[in-house]
Amino acid sequence: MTTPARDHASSPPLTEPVEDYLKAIYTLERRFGAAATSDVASALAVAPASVTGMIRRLASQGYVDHVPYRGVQLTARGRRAALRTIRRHRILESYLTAVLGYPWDRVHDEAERLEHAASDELIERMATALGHPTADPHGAPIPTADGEVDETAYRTLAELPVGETARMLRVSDKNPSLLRYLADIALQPGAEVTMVARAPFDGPITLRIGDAEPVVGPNLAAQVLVESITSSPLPVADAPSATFPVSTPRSRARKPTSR
Amino acid sequence: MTTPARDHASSPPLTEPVEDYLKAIYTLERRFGAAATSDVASALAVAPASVTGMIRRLASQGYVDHVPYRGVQLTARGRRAALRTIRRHRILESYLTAVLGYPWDRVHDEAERLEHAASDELIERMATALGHPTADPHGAPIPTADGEVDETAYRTLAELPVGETARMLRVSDKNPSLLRYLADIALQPGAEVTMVARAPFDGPITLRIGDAEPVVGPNLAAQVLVESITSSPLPVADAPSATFPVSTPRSRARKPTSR
DNA sequence: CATGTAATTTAGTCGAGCCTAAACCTTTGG
DNA sequence: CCAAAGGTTTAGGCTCGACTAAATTACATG
Ligand SMILES: [Mn+2]
Ligand SMILES: [Mn+2]
Ligand SMILES: [Mn+2]
Ligand SMILES: [Mn+2]
Repeated sequence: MTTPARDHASSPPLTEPVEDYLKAIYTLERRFGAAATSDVASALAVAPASVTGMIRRLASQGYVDHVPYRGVQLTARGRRAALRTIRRHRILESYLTAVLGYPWDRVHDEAERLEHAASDELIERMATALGHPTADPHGAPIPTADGEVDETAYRTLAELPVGETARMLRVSDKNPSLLRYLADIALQPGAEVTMVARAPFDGPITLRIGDAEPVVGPNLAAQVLVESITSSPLPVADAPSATFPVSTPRSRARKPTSR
Repeated sequence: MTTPARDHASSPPLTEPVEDYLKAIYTLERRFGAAATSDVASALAVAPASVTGMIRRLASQGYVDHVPYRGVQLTARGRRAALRTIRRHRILESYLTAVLGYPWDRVHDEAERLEHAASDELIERMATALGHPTADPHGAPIPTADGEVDETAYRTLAELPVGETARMLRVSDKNPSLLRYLADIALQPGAEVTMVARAPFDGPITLRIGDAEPVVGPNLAAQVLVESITSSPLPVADAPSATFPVSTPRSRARKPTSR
């Protein structure tokens, strides 16, 4: 009875670097099936050798599984921690934008630091003040307090067939100047965008957004996620958007811990 | 021209421990004329030897002057850094209380962490949203963005003569249960409080606040700062509230760097 | 004025995170 | 099928900020 009931209390609080590593691994694992050392390194702007060192520590504490030379994957415990930080990040971005008038190209850096300092209470107060939003200002889904997230994979604007109209859903929050440009042409989450024309050989893409017809490059279009408006998302059967080790070979095949 | 204009940019950003040390030193220096190693240690809950180590580093970077065995004092540079952190802390406490509904006994811990993570932009947005408050929820004065702060020394409630009425101004933010109790008896900044009776030999003190007549101990009363309402603060000449090395010997004489 | 006590500093250590350089796997292309 | 290339890990080091244990200093007091 005197033994402090440790239950499944998440042990000592995670440090800022640890939380950032777990977030990065989560994202890379989603994209490639497993996170490569060098990808983590460049995501966090540290040397690859530093990543190896941190991975050893994370593995020893049960946050990741590591197969040397083959990458890391989060354990359930690691995924829980990553989603917690991601929730905080996205609630913070939402709050800063909606309540304090931050422009959407400047919230990311702020949230990147605050996510480690804010208490659960603060995050939940902000979420409540906002009416429990489900997406951040860039359209990224906000995990619930108990670790659920919508992981649907959407199409990019670059893939939208000519003549079709879609709803803009999401864009990466990491590139401020891209975000400013998107705001300029009103290509923001919720906006309706029509594919007017696409020049061949990765040429310029003409869109219609409201009354304007901006012309953008294929790089930009490839970074914007959209959802078809003209037809419902998937008329096909129920494709369960294969989650874990099933690496979707998307231009870059990765190694999903084949023992 | 290619040399980055360093101006008086505050060098590399300060770490969280450094900011907390500077704040603690600022407060102790205000009270005793200089900060003693052991006082800093207990304020920050670290070992005295750790403080000596940090002080060496702070001195080498020009944030403090250290006379071995005699304590530290902030340099102008150190004072500026300390007041910046204090401003952030107090703006944060004000915002959390006023906008997010935090109870005043729980804002301190939150601000203690956020103060190191929030950008200047965030702090100024919060300050603007609040209409640039001059005191935090506990009545502590908020330094301006350029480092000005009201350092007036007020009387404690314990010193209020029987029969006099005063305005409650301030109380330490460090003791949550004290704060909860004060809220219970409505003894909060701005409240009018009358000294009804004081039993001899540090006995219980009877107050009147509104219609209630709470009886409190002398310890509590000594922690509450008040300002006379019946007469103006200081009918005497202009006592410039002696600032720097003039240690006000208040029950504990300290050593103000006598070389 | 000697000496005991309390405060402070020094000495030595540690872990977290980072780095560079060198060794080591895996993959791949000739 | 073998060697170069890339990616990864190991080896060795560094700074920051903490600790304990052992000097050292200041001060009070008899
Ligand atoms: Mn972000
Ligand atoms: Mn971060
Ligand atoms: Mn406080
Ligand atoms: Mn702090």
